[in-house]
Amino acid sequence: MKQDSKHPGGRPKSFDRETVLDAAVRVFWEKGYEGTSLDDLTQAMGINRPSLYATFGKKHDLFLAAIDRYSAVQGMAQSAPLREEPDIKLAIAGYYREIVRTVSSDGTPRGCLIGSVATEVAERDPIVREKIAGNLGRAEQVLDQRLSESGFDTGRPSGAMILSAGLSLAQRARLGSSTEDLTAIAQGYVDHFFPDPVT
Amino acid sequence: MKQDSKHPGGRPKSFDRETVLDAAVRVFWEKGYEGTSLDDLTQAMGINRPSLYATFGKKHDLFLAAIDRYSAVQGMAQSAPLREEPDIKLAIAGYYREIVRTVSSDGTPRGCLIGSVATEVAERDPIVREKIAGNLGRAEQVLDQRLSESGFDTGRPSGAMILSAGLSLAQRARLGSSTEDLTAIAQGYVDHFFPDPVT
DNA sequence: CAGGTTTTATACTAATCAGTAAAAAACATG
DNA sequence: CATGTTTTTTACTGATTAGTATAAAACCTG
Repeated sequence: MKQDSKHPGGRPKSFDRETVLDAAVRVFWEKGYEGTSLDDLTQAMGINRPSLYATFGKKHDLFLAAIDRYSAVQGMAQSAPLREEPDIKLAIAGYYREIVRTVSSDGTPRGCLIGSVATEVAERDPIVREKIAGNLGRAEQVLDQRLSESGFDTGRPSGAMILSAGLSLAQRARLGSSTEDLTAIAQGYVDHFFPDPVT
Repeated sequence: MKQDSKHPGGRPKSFDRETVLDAAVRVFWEKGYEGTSLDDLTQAMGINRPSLYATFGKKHDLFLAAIDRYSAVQGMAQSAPLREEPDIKLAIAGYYREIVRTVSSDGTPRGCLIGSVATEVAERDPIVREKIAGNLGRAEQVLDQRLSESGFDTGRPSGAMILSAGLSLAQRARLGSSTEDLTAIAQGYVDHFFPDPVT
């Protein structure tokens, strides 16, 4: 169907790598790692088994690629307010707004692939553990830097607290909280971390 | 081996229900639900398969029983400081101390069976979802009541925030944070939620 | 110690699992 | 249109899965 301009000969691939990887993200996100079978994956991705192995390697490799893909897409969306909104309180509010949208959107599983699925697996999978520990560490750094640029060097609130509150939103989403509830809880966090001065 | 005083006849059970249930808790805690096989369970529990089915039902029933057992044991330990310590700041500090002990203790898996394993499963298992949503809701109520008794009716901090911070400690533990790191982070939460008045 | 009852141990089932072998199909190049 | 190269399709593998049938073993009561 589509293809890079140069083709070395041979039958062209019938699928786009990122498209089918997004489908795999979706399946792992919903069913977890052990809960996802290769039949689940091939059916959702619309490709057959040898194509999957040729493109992504074995199931564990595909899971790592799915984590990377998810991190790239969601990380970009969630950090946008931190880069674009000058007011720190509004920036964090936008950050939480993006999180709430991601973790409670119709059409995608509830919760967070990193915070729920990958973290659960991390106990028995050192590769996954180190990968997402790095991912979350970098997310924390982004928050810390934004906070320090806004004059919150004292570390109150810290990036770790902002991040943990965001992960708790994902956790609540997976347990069934509605978008409205999550939005209200997020607003509570924002007001708590950045209280308006008494008038 | 042990038995209730009245025995209706028949071969006595060779194991204690709570003892083998604790072993099942341990396995699910480490390996997750789908990641745990019945061979894993029977080996860890020291009983064979028909005994397991006769006592606990199928795998899903056993998982529910494991959640109840874990909630009872850990809930009692973690709420003890809330019941016994008069000073609210020290009470929350003790609450976090118990959490850190549970989620980063040697000899048990890292993290939280509820916050990590059961929450991950909740997306595709409504029974588990409602069960642990209720458990965490009750934990939040306990915190809210203790806070209101200590004069924090304004809802700052709220029980939800205290609980979410505690769950984040479990999450960090599963990602590899040491007991010392977790203790320091917990202290940061306590200082943040209950700042000392400026001298 | 015989009869009744419950739990144990062993072995089995059909289904599903992750991963691969082999051949057919679809392309670029000559 | 023949050749070489890559992907797709189909089918298969041995291992593992959750759950159960059957029979032996261990107990209490009479």
